[in-house]
Amino acid sequence: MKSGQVTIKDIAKELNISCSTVSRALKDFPGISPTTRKAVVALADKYNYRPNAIALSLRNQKTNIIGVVIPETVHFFFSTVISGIEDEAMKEGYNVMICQSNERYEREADSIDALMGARVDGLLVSISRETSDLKHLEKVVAEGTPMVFFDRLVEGMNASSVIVDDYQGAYDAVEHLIKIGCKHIVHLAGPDNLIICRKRKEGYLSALEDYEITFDESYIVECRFGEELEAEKAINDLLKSGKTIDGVFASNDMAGLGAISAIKKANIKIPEEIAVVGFSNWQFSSLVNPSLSSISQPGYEMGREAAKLILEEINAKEPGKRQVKILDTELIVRDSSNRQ
Amino acid sequence: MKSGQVTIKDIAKELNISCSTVSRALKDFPGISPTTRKAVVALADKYNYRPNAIALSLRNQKTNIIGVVIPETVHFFFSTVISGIEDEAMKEGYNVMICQSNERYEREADSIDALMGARVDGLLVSISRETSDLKHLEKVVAEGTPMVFFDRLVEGMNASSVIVDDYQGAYDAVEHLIKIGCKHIVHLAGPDNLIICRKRKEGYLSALEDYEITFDESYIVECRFGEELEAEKAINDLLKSGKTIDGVFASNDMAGLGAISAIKKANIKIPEEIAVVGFSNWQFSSLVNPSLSSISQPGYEMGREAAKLILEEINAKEPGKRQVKILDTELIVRDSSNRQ
DNA sequence: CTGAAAGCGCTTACAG
DNA sequence: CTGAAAGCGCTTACAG
Repeated sequence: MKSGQVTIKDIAKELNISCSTVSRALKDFPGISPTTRKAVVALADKYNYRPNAIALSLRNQKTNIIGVVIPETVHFFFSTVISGIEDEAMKEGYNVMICQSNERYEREADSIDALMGARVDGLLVSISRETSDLKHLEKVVAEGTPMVFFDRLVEGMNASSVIVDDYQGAYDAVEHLIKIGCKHIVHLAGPDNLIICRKRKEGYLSALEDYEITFDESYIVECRFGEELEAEKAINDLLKSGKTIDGVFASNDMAGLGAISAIKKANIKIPEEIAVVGFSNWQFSSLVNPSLSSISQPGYEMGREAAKLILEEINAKEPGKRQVKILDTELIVRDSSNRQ
Repeated sequence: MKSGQVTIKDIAKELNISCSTVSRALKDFPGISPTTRKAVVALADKYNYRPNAIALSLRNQKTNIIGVVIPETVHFFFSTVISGIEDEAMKEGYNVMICQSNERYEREADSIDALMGARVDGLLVSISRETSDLKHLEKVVAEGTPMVFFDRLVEGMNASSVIVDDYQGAYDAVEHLIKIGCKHIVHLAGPDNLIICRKRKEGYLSALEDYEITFDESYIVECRFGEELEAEKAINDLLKSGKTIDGVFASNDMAGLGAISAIKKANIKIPEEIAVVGFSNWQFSSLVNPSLSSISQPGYEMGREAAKLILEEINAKEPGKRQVKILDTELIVRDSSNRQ
């Protein structure tokens, strides 16, 4: 016997009454004699009775579980999102089942299958950097399970999402660089299949255009997310190529750190000669040397909002319309771009 | 209809056969006619049939879910542990349900209740810094649900655990400080109800004793985990008190950073005048200024080992004996204690 | 006020 | 080779 937990049947047997009565006594159902109720409650307490959530799920066709598919739990940003999701879910009586895709398409698809098999009431998804085929997600929608994207959404899918204003954040970052005098700004871009990265690139381009800075194709270099060594190499190569660089806008903080590292090794001064701004305001960007300017993203809030949206959809009688919740970013200027 | 997912019944109806037959066809049960099997499999594919894990759980009295209770998901160390748990669990066909206690006793107890109600097959627990009453954990053991502690274990409980050698790690850190010339070493300790903190303190005391350094009670200051401001204040107060300090051993990296901050603000040189060593080797301790020496803890490995242990217990026919798996730490010397 | 029955989705021992 | 029945733990419409 794996589970020593007591059931309604056990209580009924010991009290010589029916399961129906026990069930009703336990939930303050109207017509139950006080004597019976008391006896049942006392025994339930004594044996530490807990309703079997599995049985309830099967009967109610509702698991009270939210499934989460996330690229990696170890990224600071994502861990804050998880924290927000968990807090909100627990508050509303839901449990959270988490699968990390480790940035692999196949594992993402497997995770979604596992979560669907577990009959989660809703799915919160942030796609992997590899994901471009959307079949696995379309199946979810087709089968009628509510799904909400956060941060890394996909386009053309009938689902709500919570994102930050990546375009505006990137624009703010580049405008800031321009205003402190940068004219040759490199953009360390992320993978093009992620919308957040395309938006950030657009923000970069718009800012250049608005300030009439000529655009040089070779100033955009794509690096994978979370691979600061790629960023370091990219900047290193550009520096060696003899190109003039006086600013770097990295589409994530890790890439920004890679850039800083390359620039320091080349004995170039930050921010005097090259200024650097990252994206995401990683927890300790303020502690590195030089501290990294960044576009701050509200991860915890994103998690809570995503959870709220999915709970709304789960509890809606009829499929409401899709919402896109856009959270504001904030430019945090630190030493890496502080020239005054 | 919340879940549009197809059931065995649906397939049976469409094919005009019984549920039993569909069930058997789906799992390559011996005596099933190839024709039937093919028809069933084809339809299952077409409708994207997934076994209902809830129904299976109820029938098998086994959910294939591992419950995890963790102080906070946003700590780098814990997020690596989660990653390890998740990877190992997924590999073995298990899902992971995570609850964070946010370092609160009550929320920890609620989480365990929720997980027990969900009938998880086993529980992986790292207690909150507030936890000293163990009733909620004893219930788990009494009810026969396997439980394994990781990192923050409790004593006197019939459960396996995975920890690092906190005593030895602390000893190594302090010995290192002594060997580079420190004679007045402050210990920023953690809460005493956490065994890891008591062990670290013991390691500190043993090293002092072995090297015949006189011990001064006021050099041990307790700070809560994750509260670097407390650590900063503690060091600040000590410096102001006029006490001689030439070394700091912090029982976690955040406290170490707080110490660095206080020392820098007092214009005292690190590591020349005061050397600092932390504990846990936080992801980017190498990037702060000065980079922080630390005792490295293998979080990902801890997660995998904990998951392996719990799976072992879940699959054991009879209750095996309790194991304690101790992982090695490693001293990483960086600028904050590099006096060469 | 209480109980027997049916059903959520699945599996499997028992018949045929 | 296939089906009817029972059961996992719970709830609730239906009787009494």
